[in-house]
Amino acid sequence: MSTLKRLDIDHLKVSCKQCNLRELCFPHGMNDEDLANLDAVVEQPKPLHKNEFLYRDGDKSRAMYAVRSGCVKTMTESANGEEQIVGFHLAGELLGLDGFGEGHHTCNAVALETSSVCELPLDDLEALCHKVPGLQKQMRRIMGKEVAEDHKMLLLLGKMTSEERLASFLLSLAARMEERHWKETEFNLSMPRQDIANYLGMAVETVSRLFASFQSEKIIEVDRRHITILDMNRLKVMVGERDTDK
Amino acid sequence: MSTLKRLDIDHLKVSCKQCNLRELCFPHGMNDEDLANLDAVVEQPKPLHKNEFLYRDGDKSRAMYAVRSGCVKTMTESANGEEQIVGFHLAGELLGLDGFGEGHHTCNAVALETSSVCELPLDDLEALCHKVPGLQKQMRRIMGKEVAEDHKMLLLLGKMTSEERLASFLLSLAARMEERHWKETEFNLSMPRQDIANYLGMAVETVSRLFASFQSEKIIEVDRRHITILDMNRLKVMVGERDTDK
DNA sequence: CGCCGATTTGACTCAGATCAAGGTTTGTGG
DNA sequence: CCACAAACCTTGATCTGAGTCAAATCGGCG
Repeated sequence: MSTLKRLDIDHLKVSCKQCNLRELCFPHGMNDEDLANLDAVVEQPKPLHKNEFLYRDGDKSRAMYAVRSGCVKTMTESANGEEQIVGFHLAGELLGLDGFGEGHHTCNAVALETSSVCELPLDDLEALCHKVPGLQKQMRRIMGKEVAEDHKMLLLLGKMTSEERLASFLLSLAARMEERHWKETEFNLSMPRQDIANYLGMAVETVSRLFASFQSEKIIEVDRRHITILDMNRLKVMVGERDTDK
Repeated sequence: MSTLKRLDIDHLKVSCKQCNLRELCFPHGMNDEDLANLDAVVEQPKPLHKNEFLYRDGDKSRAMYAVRSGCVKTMTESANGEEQIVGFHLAGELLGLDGFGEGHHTCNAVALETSSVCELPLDDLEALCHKVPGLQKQMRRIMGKEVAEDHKMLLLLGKMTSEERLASFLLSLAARMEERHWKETEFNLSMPRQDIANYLGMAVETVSRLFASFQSEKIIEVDRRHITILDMNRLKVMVGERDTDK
């Protein structure tokens, strides 16, 4: 492989400035100058294949990551070997914040399908925080959002019935599709039923039965991993976001 | 009230430098100069009475808080009015990070008993981050720790049995007592059974029955809110931190 | 003392787990 | 292109941990 060829490959890097996930992702609200600074430190490792690890529990925490395409799940492992999925990260979403505490990751990150990520090395990020005013605030914003989301999940696992949990999951996906300007009522699940069940703290069979039940109630249409939401309002009623009438 | 008198009251403020929670709390690892800088921005509002709110869901997020004495619980509220306690914060522990995301708090913080807190206004904190190198990293460390802890709670709520949850709760308290150089095997619970149950995602009756069962198994001794751990090892076995033998 | 909220205890019930079996889709190698 | 295996998903039957309901007891406190 010639030097020239390699340079070409390097230049395949997509800059944040051009990225259409820009406003959803880390660069949210940055001006052109800040973006240029950010672009200088963002690395783009080669894509992850399905089931490949981005990082493992215990690995030194070297960077924060943004999903560019695909979907990555993060999961913690208990002392007795059980796993709990703590998040599904879609394009434009960040992960790796868990490692900021002790300097090493406290969960595993695995690609659910072929996925590409951007990498923001922590050292560069810190230097950048000194250079770009407001970036520090951005970091706080991002982590605060993560904390607030985790609290929502605690509520889901602690207080909701299985039906409410699945409705809540579908609504969350729909909202995220919407953010990405994709159809909010029609999308594909990147994860198997088993992972949905694990994430929501229930058995696979329960997920399967609930999908069947939602379908027979004409709330959604399910075809393997393809979901069509027919009655968003009913889902919202289930989680208490709407009164029972209209 | 004379000016002199007021000055005296102002001077009742405990400086971080002198605080015996220093190493557990926000100032962990700071040198004297940094501590002086920190002391200049820390405010100490008057103590909270039992059941008084430190902040409410929706309040503008003005500060981060550290518990100086007592115990503060934080809880999220669901759309249909159910509450989930997401944390109990002991002396030296921080709260309020949830508000960093959207600029307003996403949960309620309520004192479980008469408690005093230190307040670190966000604006001052941000300014300080520019002045004190390393403080920024400290912020990241703190938030990362919070994220990692929340993930542990997701695992607890998603995968553990009631018995494992309660054992895990007791071990967490014991470890935190130890950190504070208090007896790790003997302590008072600052929260009623109802709050323990809510936090652990179970019914009060189940908490009560498990305490009774742990007691009859000679694992702990319970007298109202006073807990004595008799067999730490058995608790660790329950959560998988030890093999069943010794 | 008598009331009130917190806690405990017992009896019963049920949401959802587990067990079991069969169906469908995807990937692989020949 | 087909055969076969391995995942993945669904459905039915049964079981059970923990919730719910009801009632008694305890502890503080005015």
